[in-house]
Amino acid sequence: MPLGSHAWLFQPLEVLQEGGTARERVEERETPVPPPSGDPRQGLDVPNEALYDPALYTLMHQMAPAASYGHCPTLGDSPVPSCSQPAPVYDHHYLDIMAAPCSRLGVGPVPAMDSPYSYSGMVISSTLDPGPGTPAVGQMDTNKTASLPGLLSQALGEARGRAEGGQAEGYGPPQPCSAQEDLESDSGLSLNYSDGDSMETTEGLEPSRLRSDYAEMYPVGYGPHYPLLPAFQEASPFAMQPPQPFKPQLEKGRVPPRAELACSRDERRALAMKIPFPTEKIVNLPVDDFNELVSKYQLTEPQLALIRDIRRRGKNKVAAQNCRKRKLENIVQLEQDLEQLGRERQRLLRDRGEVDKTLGLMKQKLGQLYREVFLMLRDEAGNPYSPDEYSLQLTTEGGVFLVPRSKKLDSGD
DNA sequence: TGAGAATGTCATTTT
DNA sequence: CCAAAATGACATTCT
Repeated sequence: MPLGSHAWLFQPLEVLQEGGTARERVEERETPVPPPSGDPRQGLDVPNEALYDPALYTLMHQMAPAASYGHCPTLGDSPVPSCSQPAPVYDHHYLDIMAAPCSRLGVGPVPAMDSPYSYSGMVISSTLDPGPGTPAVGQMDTNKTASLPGLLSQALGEARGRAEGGQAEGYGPPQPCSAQEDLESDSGLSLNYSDGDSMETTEGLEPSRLRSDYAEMYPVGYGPHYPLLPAFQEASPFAMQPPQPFKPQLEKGRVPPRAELACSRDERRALAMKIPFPTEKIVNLPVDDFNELVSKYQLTEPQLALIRDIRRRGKNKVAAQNCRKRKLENIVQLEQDLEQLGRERQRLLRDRGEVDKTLGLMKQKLGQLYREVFLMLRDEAGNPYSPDEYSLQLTTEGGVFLVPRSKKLDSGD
């Protein structure tokens, strides 16, 4: 991508000079310095991605079996490990759930997608984002409208706790910066949240294509992390499918990368934007099916933009993977070709040596014959010809002529 | 902690 | 000419 497509690259030169490494530049980017350039992608990120809840995704995938393409550990080609539901369950529940508000969408924009039919009936809003003093799990247990940020952050906290060796005990009001770090350290495997399009806050939002639209959808501040709450299961319409705790299968002694604990950024974006179908479908459906699916719902322009971007990124992600695979295969093939050509070269060098050797012998014989023939020639007086004055030359027809040194036979004769 | 690998993403080119 | 795929380049994260 061209330099400058990421807003932070336009920051003052001294900043870039000070921040020599990419990581340092990232830190610089997190400074309040507003990006002076417009990067539409920056609007794509969900500011409350920190609230992503692996458990929620596990649940969703139980209801939404993925097709062949899976870029997420929970979205494999085979049935999700924790999936206890047959495929139809998804379409039945999920689509029914999500289709219901669509009939109401004509009334107004996005809000129609909201509770009670939207994801978990939860509200993505900073206004509902429980602050540090917000009732904890047990209290939220009775609150059927627990906020998504809170719920997501709770499970995220648990997932992180698992990732860090079960240190998630003793949940306290999380440090804001730690939440941020959590975001920023997300894996590049779709968890990557710290690239140039991060938008932790609504500040610095770009006016271009989608950014402002997305920003409208995310007036969210990061809420604290909460312990995984049982209340989530009750508060969620998905509670009919008790979510299996997200337990990625890991090798012994291996610290799981966060990429294996969660799903892609686009999935979180879709979740936050209340996209009524899974990203897996957005990406993998054929064009016609995709258009049909999209046309079934009355989606807002920001939602459509996000869906298009998710599809484009998903397609490109697969394309990049295939491209790299092909590149590696080409490299292997070229290395094999190189070895083969090397062997061929050695063989040709040996052949050439033999040919040169044979040629030398033939030249020796020819010279010997030349001398023998020349010495046998006599002029009219019976005297031998002087080699300094005459030479033998061959015609293309095979004839042999004695030619004075001062002359030469025409090549054609 | 730094280097290199792996991966995601965007812009651009190719098909 | 348009859409999709392929690819180069860059940023970030992981090992």
